[in-house]
Amino acid sequence: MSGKREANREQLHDKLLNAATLRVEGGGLKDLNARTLTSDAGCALGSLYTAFSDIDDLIIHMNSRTLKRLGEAIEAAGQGVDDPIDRLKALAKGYLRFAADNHALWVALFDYAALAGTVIPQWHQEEQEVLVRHIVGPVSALNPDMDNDAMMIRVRTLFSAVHGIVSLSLDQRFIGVPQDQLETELIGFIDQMVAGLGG
Amino acid sequence: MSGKREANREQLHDKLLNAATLRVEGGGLKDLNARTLTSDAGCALGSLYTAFSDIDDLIIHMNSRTLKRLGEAIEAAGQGVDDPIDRLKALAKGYLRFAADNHALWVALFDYAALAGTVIPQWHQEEQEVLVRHIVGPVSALNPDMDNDAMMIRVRTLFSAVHGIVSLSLDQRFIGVPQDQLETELIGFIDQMVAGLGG
DNA sequence: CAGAAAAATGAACAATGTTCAAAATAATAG
DNA sequence: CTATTATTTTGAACATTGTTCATTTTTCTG
Repeated sequence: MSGKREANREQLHDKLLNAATLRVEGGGLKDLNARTLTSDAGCALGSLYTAFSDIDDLIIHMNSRTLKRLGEAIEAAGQGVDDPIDRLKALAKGYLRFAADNHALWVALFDYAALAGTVIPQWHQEEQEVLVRHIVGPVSALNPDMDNDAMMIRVRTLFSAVHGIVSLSLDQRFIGVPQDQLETELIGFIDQMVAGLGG
Repeated sequence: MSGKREANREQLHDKLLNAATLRVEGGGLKDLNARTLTSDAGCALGSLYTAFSDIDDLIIHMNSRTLKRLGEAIEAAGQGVDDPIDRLKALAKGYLRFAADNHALWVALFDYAALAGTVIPQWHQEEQEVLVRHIVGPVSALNPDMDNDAMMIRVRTLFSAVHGIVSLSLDQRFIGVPQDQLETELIGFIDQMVAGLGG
C-alpha cells in the first residue's frame, strides 16, 4: 500500500479537530491548549505542528467545520417553507437554535477573529457566505424592484441585525434580550422589519 | 501629610489604565501584556498586582472607562434632537462613529467577556445600561401603548440589532455591510424598523 | 531487505501571568 | 528629627503556555 502517509495525515488532522471541538464545547476557547489538545488526540506535542501551522490555524479549521454545520442547520430550517416572510422567520429560528445548542463553538466562530492576532485567510472569509446565502431568496421576493447590489447589502444588514440580537442575548449580557423571550422577540423583529419594507 | 499612600495608589491605577488604553488603541488586546504594560506605566512588574487583582480586572476597568466615554458620546449625539425618529438615527450615528473612531477599545469592550475565562462582575454589567438609556425615550414615544416590560425588551432588541450591524461591518468580515455604505444602511434600517411599528 | 524520505517525538526554548521574600517608602510615636 | 512600625514597591523566581528542532521511528522505494 502506498497511501498510508496521506491517510495518517488526514487521521491526525481529524483527531486534533475532534479533540479541539470537544474541548471548546466543554469549556470554550480558553480551555484549548497545545498540551491537553495533543494529549486528548493521542499524539505528541510536536505533531500539532505537522498537521497545522499553529494553533490559530487549527482554530480556523475548527471554525470552518462549525460554519459548515451552521450552514446545514440554516438550510434545514428553511426547508419546505415557501412564503418569504415565514421563510425568514424559519431561518432566524434555525440560526438561534444552532447558536444556543452550540454556544461555545458559535462564539469561537465569531469572536475569535476580533481578538486573535492573525489575519483570517481568504478561503475562510469566503465560506462565510453560507450565512447569508439562504436569506437572499426571501429578501429579494419581498423587494422585487431593488437592484442586486443594494439587495446584497440589505441581506447583510438583516443578517447582522439578527446576529446581533442573538449574540448579545446568548452572551448573558445585561443589555441583551432576556433568554426566554428571545425567540418571540426575534420573530417580532422580523415582522417589524418586513412591515416596514418599501416604506 | 497623611494622604500620600492613597494618592500614589490612584496615580498607579491611572497610569496603568492609561498605558493599557494606549496599547490597545495601538494594536488591540493582543498587544497587552504585563511586562510591556508595567514598563510603559513606569512601574515594576509586581505593582500591577497591587493595583488590580489580575490582568482581567485591569481590562474590565479599562472597558469601564470606554463604556463611560461611549455613553457620553451617545448622549452628545442625541443632544437637542427631539423628534423620536431623528433622535434614534442620531443616536445610532453617534454609536457608529464612536465604534469606528475607537475600534480596538470598542472591540475589547464587547468581545473580551466572551473569550475570557472570568465572570464579568455585577457592577460592570450594570453600568452597561448607558447603552440603552437614551433609546428608551424615543422608543416609548413611538410605542405609546406598550407596557414597560415589553418596552425594555424592545429597546434591547433595537440596540442589539444596531450593534450587530455595526459590529460585523467594522470587523471587516465577508458577511458585514460594506464600510462606506454603513451609515446609509444603518439609517435605512432604522427607517424600516420604525415604519413597521405597531404593524 | 537496505537505504532514503518523511513523519512523529518530546526535550528545550521563549514568552507570558502570577507570587512572594526582600527592599524601599510612608506613617506614627517619642 | 529620629526610631519604630506599617505599608507598598520591587523584580527574581515559578508555572503555564506556544513553538522549534535534533533525534527516533515509520513509511516508501528499488
